[in-house]
Amino acid sequence: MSDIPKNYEASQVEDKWYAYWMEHDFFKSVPDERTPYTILIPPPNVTGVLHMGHMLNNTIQDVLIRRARLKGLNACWVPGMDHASIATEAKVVAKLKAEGIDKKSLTREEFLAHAWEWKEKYGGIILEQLKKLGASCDWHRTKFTMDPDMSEAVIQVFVELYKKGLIYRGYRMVNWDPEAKTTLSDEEVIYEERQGKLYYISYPIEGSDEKVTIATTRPETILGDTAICINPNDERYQHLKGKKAIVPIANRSIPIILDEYVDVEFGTGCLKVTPAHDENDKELGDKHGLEVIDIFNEDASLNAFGLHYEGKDRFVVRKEITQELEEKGFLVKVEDYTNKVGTSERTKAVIEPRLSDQWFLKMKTLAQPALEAVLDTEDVKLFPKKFVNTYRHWMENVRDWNISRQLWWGQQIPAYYYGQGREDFVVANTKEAALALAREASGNPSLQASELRQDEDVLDTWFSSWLWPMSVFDGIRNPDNEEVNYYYPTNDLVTGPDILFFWVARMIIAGYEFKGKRPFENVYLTGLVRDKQRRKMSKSLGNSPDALELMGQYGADGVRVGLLLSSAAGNDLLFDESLCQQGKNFANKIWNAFRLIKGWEVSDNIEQPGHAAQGIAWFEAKFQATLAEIEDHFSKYRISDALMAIYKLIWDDFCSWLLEMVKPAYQQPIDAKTYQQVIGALENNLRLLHPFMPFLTEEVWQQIAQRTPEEALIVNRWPAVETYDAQLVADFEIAAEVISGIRTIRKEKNIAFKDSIALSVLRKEATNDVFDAIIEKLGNISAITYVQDQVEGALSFRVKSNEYFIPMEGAIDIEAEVQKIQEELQYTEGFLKSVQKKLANERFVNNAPEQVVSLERKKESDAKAKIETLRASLANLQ
RNA sequence: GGGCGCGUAGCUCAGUUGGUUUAGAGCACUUGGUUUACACCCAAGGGGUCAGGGGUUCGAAUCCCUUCGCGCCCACCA
Repeated sequence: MSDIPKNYEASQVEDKWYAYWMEHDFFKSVPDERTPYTILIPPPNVTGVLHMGHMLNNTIQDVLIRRARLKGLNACWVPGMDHASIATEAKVVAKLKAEGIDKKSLTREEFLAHAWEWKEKYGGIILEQLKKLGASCDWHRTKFTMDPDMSEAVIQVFVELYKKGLIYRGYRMVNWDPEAKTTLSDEEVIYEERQGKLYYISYPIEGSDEKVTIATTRPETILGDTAICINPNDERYQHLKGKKAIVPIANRSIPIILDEYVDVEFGTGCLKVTPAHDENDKELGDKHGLEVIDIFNEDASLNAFGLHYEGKDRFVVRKEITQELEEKGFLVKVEDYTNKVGTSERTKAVIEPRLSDQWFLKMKTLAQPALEAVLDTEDVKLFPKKFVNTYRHWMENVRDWNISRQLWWGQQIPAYYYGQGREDFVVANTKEAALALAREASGNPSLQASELRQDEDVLDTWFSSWLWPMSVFDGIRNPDNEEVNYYYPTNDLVTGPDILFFWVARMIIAGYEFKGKRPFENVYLTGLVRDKQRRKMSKSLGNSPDALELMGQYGADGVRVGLLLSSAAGNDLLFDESLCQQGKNFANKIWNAFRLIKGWEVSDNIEQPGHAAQGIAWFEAKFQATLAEIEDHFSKYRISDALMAIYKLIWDDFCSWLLEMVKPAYQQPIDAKTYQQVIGALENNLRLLHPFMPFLTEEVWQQIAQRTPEEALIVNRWPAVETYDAQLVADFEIAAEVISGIRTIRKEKNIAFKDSIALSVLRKEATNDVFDAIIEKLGNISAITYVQDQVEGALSFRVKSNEYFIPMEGAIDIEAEVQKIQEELQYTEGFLKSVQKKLANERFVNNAPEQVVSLERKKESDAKAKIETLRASLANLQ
């Protein structure tokens, strides 16, 4: 035993086994005659580094994929990365800036060259980190959403949808991120409650001394005002009909229009209308034919319409213009006001509504099959179910998707302009095809390729990742290939609820649209990882532990266990390092169990003792009972419950009970049969635990015996479900209670374990005595005697209606014994009373199912028997 | 403003269509332990009027109503 270290050192074995698995290509999958089991990784951003959310996510995926592999399925986990246009472009721009290079000074090609260079150098760190975690992805299949074939698929899909009339170009009010200088989809805007001000500003009425006061949260936009709007039913302002107002500072004359849109109750009941900078104002403007004055540059500084504020940032102008308005007597008052401000999901910048030409995808009809798949047919199932409602709400109210972004990093929109008109463009996969179309469309057969200008914008990143389940198998460009036919639809998707709309819903849409089939069957939505104060873990808060350090400290296995233990599906996970400690302790526990077994001297000359045979028989039954439970948990994606079941099986049943049962006396050998059976039991435990703690289990597995690569645990077999003796499991529970009773008395009376004691049993219930030898061993009982009467001068305890006596030398504290029994009696009588109350109720007896009634009767007779036992004991003592 | 969900031991959570002892688990806690696998351990133990109130039922943590507290999603009120 001395050659096996006392403590398990994860850091010394984890890299070794990962390398071994890689070396033997155990993660690799190619289509064959087996049933496939496929998971696609939610591709992390190429800029990303491993954080707790990824760890949780990928641990779950690895558990599922390793279990599938053990079950003999052709397990395929496809890894990859997302090009993340906004985030990556921001990183590259920042890096260039630090080097003194301004993006504006570069051509598109030059910038992209820098971006690719950056990607090759820094991208994909996260995939290396996932290997540390033990992720058994098929790395041969690693995909990047901007790989040439992936981009080609995206362009093909764009062209197809355009041809179907589902993609259109429109001049719309969109969400503008002045930081990234691009538009965002509605989903990328996060509304935050902010403490702001409501400014009351008076506008002179043209040709009079009168004034009209409006309320606004954005005084800087008055320079873009093109009307004042009042409700036609508002009696206060009837006299203003048809008049004009003067915009302060700008001194422009604007009409006063009437529209019922205006809420009479809010503010002053007068609304300033700025069609260029507010969605509703835009609608009002369209309706009333108002002028549109855009006062901002693309970085949200003011342009020439901003007059003397030109070049200044919108928030600076807000302060300065307020002051100017006050000085000039236009500012009536300022109130505190909280409102929701849209911010960019990516850059956190405050969103500016902005009018511009953008590309949109019509969603309504596309969404229909995806809605039905989740709601009606359950072709796609969400776990936990509560997200179905959220999904439905979004899908039923889905709006057209703004798919263009004013960036360079991404798939460039395949629209080619041949003229100056807004509609002078064609859409095609290649420039050559576009040229042919353009010649036709323009009626100019001599149009040259050099005269075509491709749209400057790229597509939203999600417009490529929504194809992920198909494009990783080349299922868009080559829809009938062997790979996609074999692996698609995939099985499980594991991701966070925060991208349910961004990604999950859109993948389902794409699956039905382009493949006519669901992309995956089950969606497991994990919770968000939060810290102990329930704050979301984030880089900016600095409350996220370093993933690699954590694994260094507790081992990847320890961290995996720590994350899984408290993460019910869809519930946020309150991350606590002590859970990783628990995982590490568990690894050490198993390690030491192995150490114990390995240390035994095995003898072929000893018969298997009865208690060992009985212990093994019990454990085999218990193992099967637990296995059934685990299968049930997995079928419901209750991963943490499955792990807990294994945890208890190994720690309590295997270590605390079985090993103690079969353990030979000090320096005595163990019989060969028991040894083999215990090894067999340990191996079964390792098979169950492997998906959760792959490194530790492989290490122990390989130390148990010399194994060929084919015999490695990772490619071994998950234990088969078999029928088992449930009665044996139940009988042992009683025996365990007896042992516990003995230990309690030992503790109360300070009887050391090494001093053996006698046990007498007054049996009223026909309990099984097959565990008597085990009771003797674990209780250090010299002999069990069955008696007919109460034993004098002994301490007692009861299990069911049987009474157990431990004779004591010297005086027994009668009073304490009496009190103990009286407490038990009181409880049991109370219990009996509640049962009898039920049984006395005719309606219960008549209405409740037979099973329930007979159970109650059983409870009644058990309680009565126990009360009898307790009364007899009392009588005997007094 | 609309929708969804949740409040069960100190903490994190189970409790499946109402009936399996007068509610369970893990951790934490208390007490005892130099039993040679493990103190990263062993054993024993304490702890909850299932958020409050009302109702349905033979029976409610579980179903309905209501109050309070919390979370999430959606929505353009300046």
